[in-house]
Amino acid sequence: MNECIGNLKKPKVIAVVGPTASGKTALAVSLAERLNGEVISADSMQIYKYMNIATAKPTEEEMRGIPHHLIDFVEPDEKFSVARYVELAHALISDITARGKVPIIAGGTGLYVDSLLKNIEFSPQQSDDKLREELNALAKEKGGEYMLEMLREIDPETAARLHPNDLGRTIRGIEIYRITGVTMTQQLERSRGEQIYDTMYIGIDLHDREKLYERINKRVDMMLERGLVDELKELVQHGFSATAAQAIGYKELYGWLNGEMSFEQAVEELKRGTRRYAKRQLTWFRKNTDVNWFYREDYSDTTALCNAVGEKAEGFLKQLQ
RNA sequence: GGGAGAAUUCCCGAGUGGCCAAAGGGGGCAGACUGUAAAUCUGUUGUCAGUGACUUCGGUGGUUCGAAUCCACCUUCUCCCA
Repeated sequence: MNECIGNLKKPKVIAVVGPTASGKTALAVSLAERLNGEVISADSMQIYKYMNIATAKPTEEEMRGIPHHLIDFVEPDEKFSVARYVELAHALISDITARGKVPIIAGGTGLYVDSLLKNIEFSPQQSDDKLREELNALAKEKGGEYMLEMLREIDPETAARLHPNDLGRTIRGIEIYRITGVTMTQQLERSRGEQIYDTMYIGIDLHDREKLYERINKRVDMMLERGLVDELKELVQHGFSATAAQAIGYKELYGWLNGEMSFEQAVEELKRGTRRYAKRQLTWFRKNTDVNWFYREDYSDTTALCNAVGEKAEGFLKQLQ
């Protein structure tokens, strides 16, 4: 009986990742339909209410009756964090699994997906706004090298891998030690949790980057047709946090509303921003060697793609551990 | 029809005889990433070979030890006067 504890079956989880506009939403929904699953979003922007068009949040129609979690539940002026995300998502996974359904993680925020699936344990304390302000002020006065030097004294390992311009991480490195007494290096060590899920990692992408970019451009145009501008104006009235304001789409169009640039220019920057984002997402996901990549070009259409992925996922679910 | 000027590496744009494979920006490509992550940071961007070599600055021909830089002609474009 005791020995069973170590062999407890890990919950099976399916994760769908990929760059924006690659078709994660549709794939996740179709997988959920086929496998009796529920979708847990892993998207740092779709969590916010009212931010629908810009974040390409799935519509009722697109969800096709499949339950979607961790979408549309945070006020735009509320703070949120990876740690919070992970906490909520873990709870959902056990809940969904307990109900005999399959959790399907879908989203483009690599940090969220990995933190969840690798079961990273964040340090108990949050950030300290006052301390951070102080450090920021100091950085402004003394510069990045100085801050890095400061970090080097408490955590040489972390300092060694940081660039002097990487102020954010340098400061966090100092901050985390000041408030917890634990260095970043130690924290990294500690946070590495046990693998608690049996995960099948699915990535979707296009072989041809040009084509991905075409899809992105088209999608941006579509967002504008659907009323992205009005959505932004409403949001401005509501008030939204600095985090929410970073969302691609608002950021750029906001510049136009303020008269800093022409509409055309704003749209161009919006498209470019989305392209660069997609690129960064790919960089993130590619370093994960256990991702099973599926390429759109290898299938005649979305249905064919979904079938292929579905088949593979079914096989995975049948596997004994 | 006459006059003035411009053509630079993917784009914009510096460079006016050697220190120029050519500033800077954009875009692209690549990487990083542990509580703001759709954010933030870094590297790279003529070709080939590991300190070097080779082909570039609209075209052709010249001047010069040496040219993207000077001269001539040609092509294209812009502007001004008719």
